Amino acid sequence: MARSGPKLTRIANTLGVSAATVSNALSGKGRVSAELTDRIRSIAADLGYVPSQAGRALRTGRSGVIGLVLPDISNPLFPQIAQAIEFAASSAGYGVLIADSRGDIAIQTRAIERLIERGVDGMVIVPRRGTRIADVGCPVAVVDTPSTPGNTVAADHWDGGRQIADHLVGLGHRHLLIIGNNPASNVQNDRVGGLRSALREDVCAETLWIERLEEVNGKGCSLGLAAKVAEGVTAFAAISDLHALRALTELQRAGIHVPEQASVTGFDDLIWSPVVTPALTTIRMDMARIAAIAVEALVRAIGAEEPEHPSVGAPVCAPFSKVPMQLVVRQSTATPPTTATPPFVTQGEQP
Amino acid sequence: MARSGPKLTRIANTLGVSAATVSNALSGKGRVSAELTDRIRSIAADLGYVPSQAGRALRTGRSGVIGLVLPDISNPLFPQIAQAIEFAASSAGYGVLIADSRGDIAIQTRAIERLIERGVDGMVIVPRRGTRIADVGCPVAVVDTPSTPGNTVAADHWDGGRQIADHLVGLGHRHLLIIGNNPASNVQNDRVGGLRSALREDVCAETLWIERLEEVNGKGCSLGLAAKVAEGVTAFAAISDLHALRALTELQRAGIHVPEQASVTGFDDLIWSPVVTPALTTIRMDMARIAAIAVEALVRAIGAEEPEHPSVGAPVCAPFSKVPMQLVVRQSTATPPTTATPPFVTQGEQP
DNA sequence: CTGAAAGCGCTTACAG
DNA sequence: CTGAAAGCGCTTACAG
Repeated sequence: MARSGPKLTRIANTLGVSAATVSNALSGKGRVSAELTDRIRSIAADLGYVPSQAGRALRTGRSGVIGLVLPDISNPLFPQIAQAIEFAASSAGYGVLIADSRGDIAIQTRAIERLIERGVDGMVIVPRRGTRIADVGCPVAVVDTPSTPGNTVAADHWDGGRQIADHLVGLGHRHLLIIGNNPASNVQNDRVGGLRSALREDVCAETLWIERLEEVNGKGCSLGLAAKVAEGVTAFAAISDLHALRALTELQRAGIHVPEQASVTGFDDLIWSPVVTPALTTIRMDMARIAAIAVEALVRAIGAEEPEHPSVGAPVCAPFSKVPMQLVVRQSTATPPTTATPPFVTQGEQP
Repeated sequence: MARSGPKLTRIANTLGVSAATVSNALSGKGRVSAELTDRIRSIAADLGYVPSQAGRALRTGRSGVIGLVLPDISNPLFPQIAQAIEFAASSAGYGVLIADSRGDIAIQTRAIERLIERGVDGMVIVPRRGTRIADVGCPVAVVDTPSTPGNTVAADHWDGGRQIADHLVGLGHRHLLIIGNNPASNVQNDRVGGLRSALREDVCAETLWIERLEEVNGKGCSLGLAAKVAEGVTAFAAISDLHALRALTELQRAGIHVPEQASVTGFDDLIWSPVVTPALTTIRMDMARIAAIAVEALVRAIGAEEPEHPSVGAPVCAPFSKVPMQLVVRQSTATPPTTATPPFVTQGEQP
């Protein structure tokens, strides 16, 4: 609880006015004379008055807090999301309570319950792969893919894939390897779909799903990328910067020069992308805008609700919307080598 | 606000008992007969009763929420910290409200104020470099370095540095380059200090501070690591996995084999460390333990407080404590090359 | 323009 | 063991 500083009543007594007047003056509803409003405000400031959220919440039925439910806080994209949501929410006067699903669907459900118990006015949910968010009992905005129906705000992952494909094909690449992790993810599927959709007839593209490969060869296994280069692949389009990084280092370790012998692209512009050598060409989502849309929709839905008669069963909130993605070209992509079979050297296997 | 579900009174009426009895039964303070307690609990469960935090908070003066103030949510270490604090807090029955300082000290102050306004019972602060947390007005636990005085819980960064040094020297390295970012950071200084302290007389170690170099050569400039290898450096000890990654890729790009020609180590075991090739040898903090200690101290301090007479000016809370770090040996470190000047090839500059 | 009153949902002494 | 009462700090109709 905020330290019991001065209460509203204390200000009222100090000035010899009523609590109602102080409340009205402070909230600026305009039913108090300008002069008195000024005096009340200045006294409140002097006294360091901080209104009690508990009192206000109990009275208004609004906590001023929204929940943020994430599939897995340890996801490298989480910082961007959390920062953007926190900024959007606090700009709108809301606090943000976090909840971690730890990748587990039962925990996700429990996390949502806990948030409800804490009295959130609404929540932003980034659902775990394959989860459909059922009726939660408060307004909900989902951040996922545009292909997920309902209340969803999302980056246009499909178009991001298209942009990557255009960039690579434009540079002259005709043989790509698309690297994904898990085809059960809507986001990944959209990215891959967009990529493939933009490929011309004369472009050959295979898709490698890392989790499938790891099921066979064990976690952290080689992706066999050097062999792909030998087969003629000149560009590796990863569905996330994490996999792009894995590809880049595996290629470098095998003595293949990026981008001279093979180009590498990622997704999301994660923190290390500008830092590695060569820096990664990638696609950036406009998280600030996604967060702004999600929070705005939430705030509107909260405002529209009758606190006394909540619209149970109608948690619909955010309008369906797609936010464009932006290509960031860095050093990891270049024109493909001119020789069909470049004379690269494959150096010793990893110890 | 949680959807206006059934209130306490509703349960009381349903059973024809008083609200006080329901409250006592539910809170298990034991002043109600076992049989009645059972009946009350089962009705509450049937009705889906969720106690109102607002009502409870107003009455008890406790919100059941703690704040988490971070220097910069986009820091790659943030996910680990946030996840650990969230877990520790929710295990203790607390919610976690996040606040982002965005690296700015004024915003940090404002973020703390907002948390107070939201009525947090206490907060965990990971301070911005060089910040001393003044009297906040509620119990505070600081997560920083043991070398920071007051309320601090921290990993033993110094000892982590020592472990890295021991590992590298044990492998036979005698010429190291320590890579830090900013010497104004307590954490970084401790890590570097620990590293140096464990070096034997016959080991030569220079320290490179990236921010200083970038002030001269521009952000994202080369670290000149290939030249260092030519000078005889056989191991690069970075103060964070982010810098280790930068070093690794710069070396690879220059055609230097890691770990055959040069070893690379990091700190923090960030998400990509096991994923890159070669996987990074690093040091892992026990964030779960740090979070548990911080939250436990906070909860104790909150409990010890008289809500009516808060101990203004005495936010002291967490006991000074150091949590050990753990060395994770992976493929990026090996014995140094036997030839004094290895015959490596420096390949073309970055485009 | 200002104030008196009621009440949000809970918990905690205090009686019985 | 159980209940009646008061009150946490605020805001919102409603009077004046």
